[in-house]
Amino acid sequence: MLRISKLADYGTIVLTAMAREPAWTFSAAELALRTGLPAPSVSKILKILLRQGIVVSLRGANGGYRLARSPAEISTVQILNALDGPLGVTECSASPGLCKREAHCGTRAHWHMINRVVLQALEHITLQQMIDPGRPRLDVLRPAWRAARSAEVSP
Amino acid sequence: MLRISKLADYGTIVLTAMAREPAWTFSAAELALRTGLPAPSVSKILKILLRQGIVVSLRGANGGYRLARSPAEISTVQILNALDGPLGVTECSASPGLCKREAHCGTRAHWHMINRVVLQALEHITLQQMIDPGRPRLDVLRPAWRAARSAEVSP
DNA sequence: GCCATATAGGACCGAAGCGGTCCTCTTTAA
DNA sequence: TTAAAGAGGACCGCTTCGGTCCTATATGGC
Ligand code: FES
Ligand code: FES
Repeated sequence: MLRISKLADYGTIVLTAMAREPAWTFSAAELALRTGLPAPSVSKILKILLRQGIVVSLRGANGGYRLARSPAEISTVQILNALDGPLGVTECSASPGLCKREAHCGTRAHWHMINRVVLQALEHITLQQMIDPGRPRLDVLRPAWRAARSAEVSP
Repeated sequence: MLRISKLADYGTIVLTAMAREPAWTFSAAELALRTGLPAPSVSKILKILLRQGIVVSLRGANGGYRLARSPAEISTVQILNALDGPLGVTECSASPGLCKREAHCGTRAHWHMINRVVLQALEHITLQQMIDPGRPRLDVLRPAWRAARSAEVSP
């Protein structure tokens, strides 16, 4: 229903917790404690994020996980892509070329436009903004809006 | 994965077909033919849309379905709400008050902001725009952007 | 060298959601 | 009276997803 998965939701919670101390190495158990999320799920999430290059790991005793980049360089779209797979508002916009109705389908172009707006918005919301104290302001999406517009004219 | 359901996708296709001749009464079978969608699914979709007041029906022979309002007064958010239930990017934004982490959850406010942008965008894309010939322009979302901004300052 | 700790990877299962089909009842025009 | 068409819901098979657990591997501390 136009909703992200629970895993992705949990993922952002875990990552924001890590982003508050980017230099620190957290064990999966400690992150589960801090976030209040079930430990097995946190562990599973971290393993996925590791394979996607969003966190790095240190194995063995005193090991754990650390952000692979600075919080300003990790956007929500990266997190969602990692945990939910490639995202698209419609099936047709996620996997273009598969649908045989594409040629004479009037809705496709519009869904694609909506999809672009959503993607740009998610692209411009970073972990840094997530941990920013104070109420979130819509103005952070202004660059996203401009990016979506400029992406429209070129192709 | 931040995707609408197949039913909702089909629904917009059926409704755009109807929107091209708003005064006409289509039988479910004819709409299935025109759209190339499986007839039972089209029938199911129309029944749901009927209960949600998006289409009206005429029973009996020569009966069928008609749009309940003009295409300009039917937005995609209404269609998605009808076919996919109440929509929210995250579970917490769809059903506020259920999550016990709300008080100290830094991500909630940001998801809610993203959710508002998406909702406003869907609110301003109507069936009229869907059937508009020519490439869709992002400018139709400009009122949506303004609406999202003004909704931000008031509460 | 041994052990405790912690990640790596994947197998596994139960629940829920969803897409799709079909059946029966009611209504209405011809 | 009959055929056409919607109304409503039951039903089922498939997929997906959330969640748990097990084994193997690596590493720091003793
Ligand atoms: S249904 Fe596939 S492109 Fe429109
Ligand atoms: S997890 Fe429910 S409000 Fe953040």
